[in-house]
Amino acid sequence: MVLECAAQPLAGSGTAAAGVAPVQQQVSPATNSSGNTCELVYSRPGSSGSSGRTPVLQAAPRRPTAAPATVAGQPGADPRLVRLTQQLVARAGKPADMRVLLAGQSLEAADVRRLLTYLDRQGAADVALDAFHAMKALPQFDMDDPVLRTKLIKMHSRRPKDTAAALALYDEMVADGVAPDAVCYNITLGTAGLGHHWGRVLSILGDMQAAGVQWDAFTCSALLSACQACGQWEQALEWFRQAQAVPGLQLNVVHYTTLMSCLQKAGQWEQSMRVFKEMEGQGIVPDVVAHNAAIAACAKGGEWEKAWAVFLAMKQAGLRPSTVSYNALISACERCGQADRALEVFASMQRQQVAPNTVTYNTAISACAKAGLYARAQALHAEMQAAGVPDDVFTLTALITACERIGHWQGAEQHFLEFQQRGIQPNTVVFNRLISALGRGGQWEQALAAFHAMQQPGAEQQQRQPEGGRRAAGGGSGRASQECRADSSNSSSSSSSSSSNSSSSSSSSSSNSSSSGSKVDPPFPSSQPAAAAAAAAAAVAAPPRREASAAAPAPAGQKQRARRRGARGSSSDSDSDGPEPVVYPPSSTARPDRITYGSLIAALERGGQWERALAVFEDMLAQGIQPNGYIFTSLINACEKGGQWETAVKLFKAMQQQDIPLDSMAMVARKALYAFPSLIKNMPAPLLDAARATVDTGRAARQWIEKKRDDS
DNA sequence: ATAGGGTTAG
Repeated sequence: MVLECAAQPLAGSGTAAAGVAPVQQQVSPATNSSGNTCELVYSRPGSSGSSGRTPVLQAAPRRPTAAPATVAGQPGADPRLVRLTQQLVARAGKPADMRVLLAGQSLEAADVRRLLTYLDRQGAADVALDAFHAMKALPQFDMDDPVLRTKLIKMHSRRPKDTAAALALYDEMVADGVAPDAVCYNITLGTAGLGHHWGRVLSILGDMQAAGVQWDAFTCSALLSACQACGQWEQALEWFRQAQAVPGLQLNVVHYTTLMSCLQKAGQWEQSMRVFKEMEGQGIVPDVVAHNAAIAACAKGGEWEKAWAVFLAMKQAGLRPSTVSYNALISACERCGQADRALEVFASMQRQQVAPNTVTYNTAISACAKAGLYARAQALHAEMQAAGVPDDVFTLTALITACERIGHWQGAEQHFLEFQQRGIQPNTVVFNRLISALGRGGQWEQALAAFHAMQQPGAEQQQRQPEGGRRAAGGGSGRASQECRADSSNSSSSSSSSSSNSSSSSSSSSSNSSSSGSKVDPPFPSSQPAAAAAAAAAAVAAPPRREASAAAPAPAGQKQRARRRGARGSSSDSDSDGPEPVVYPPSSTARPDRITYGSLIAALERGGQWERALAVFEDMLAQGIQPNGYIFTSLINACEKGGQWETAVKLFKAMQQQDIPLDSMAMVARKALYAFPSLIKNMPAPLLDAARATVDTGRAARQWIEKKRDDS
């Protein structure tokens, strides 16, 4: 309601998508510099932010499909270069063949430039690179044109993983004595930033200054973008002030917006808002994108009312909020736990005929999830699919979170499997949410199974052996995944790999544990390493429940999983031994992090599995992952439940040797004060004071709440 | 051959 009261002409009808600039820097190489798309080469179905979808509104296709833009179809294309382009592409990955082909050619620098452009349109940056080197080795080509060099660098600057090649081209250029001009420096600076090569940003800027090339507006823009990518907000402020002092350099709305975004991403949302106001003070009129940055800053600061105010101000200024504007505002509401507001904004967006995209739905679903509105979250997901807006891992994360919030672990599992069947690979965050949801549902066995599935190499990765070898050498991770295979053979999974692995698992576990002990400082003072290793091996071992299902024969694969899920969902009467545990398919992409271990340990703590919790803890240390206060708290609680106060004391001592922030320590100490008064003598005085303070604070809070209750 | 905005976490 409120959102629309600012008089707003019903904006040019069906062009809902027009204002929706898909941001996605470096996204798909599909979009080239001239805005043409080489969809045939690179189209990525999943790349979201797709502005083109106007699901709710019109069904009409946007444009009457023009013939796919091939190079040959371009007006004015040089047929000779077109042919050469195709011949080079046909020799992709064969630089020697390229050289043979090119040996019979002779091209002016301008023609080489054009050739590179054609290759770029084909999405063949790698071919261009090989062709470039082939030509450089041939005497008839003059490759010292800085524009040509720059173009080649630019071709490798779109995806972060290509940026190393781009920077190598810059180095090669310098080594060849070809002097970069301002444009080349600007592009290379931007490339280094995109690839998070902060050191290179600084060195290239040094080159530029040494060459006496002045900053221009693009230099400043590239530097600010680099700061954003590398999290260097203080340097961004510094350079911004420096640029303000450069004569003839007028900072514009793009500069201000980039700086705002940099600050906001670094957690400096108040500074970001200050920059927004400074921009207005300088007489620079903020556009939609600048407003979006301001809304995002408020969102990060947890100030949804401020975000709302900026949104309204934008409308008052006669600007039409874009999809991103709405997304930012919905996010602000989501972060503040204002699910109703978030849904209100979402509804308003649809009334205003602004097309929601993947991010919109994800954020709205997440808002519902946090509020425990699982049915609403599901409805939004269904609507999303009906509208043809692709869902992704963020959607899955939100749905699992929604299940977790209401204690519906079965739902979490179902969403996980359903997404995976549709080819959406779970990432670490998804696994973390799943493990947490299972743990909160009391399903520690399944949480452990999910953890193991996470570490198993997925289908594509199993072919690439070297990586697995590297990982196994690292320590406990290899052990855990081998254990997993061993126990999944019980429950029926893979047929061939189990026999060989089950025998090796015990020996590998002990060797891994001992190697890990020397590698990482053991914060948990395992005075008897052998005993600790044995405990670890025992505790990570197969959940007992799985053995019940050994009877099931088992081809691994999609059909089987679907069948299992069906059988499970249909009723609880499945066969003889009660519900069959779901087998999580191995994952390729996800690696456990601190949150994974924390969630798993919490799950085991809830299940009263203090030994397993300790074993997982050991595994975590072996991975080189530092524990935090949350994890120590879970472990100490687990020991409390198990009556293991001596272990708790050890953990507490270990915790003191770690770099745990003092407030976390105080939290644990506070718990310890209640649970293990005998710990008091082990606590250093300041910590004890802190613990008592938190106890007092809690007491004060309770008194305050009770007083309020009495008042009302 | 050159720049900006929005989403997930115990």
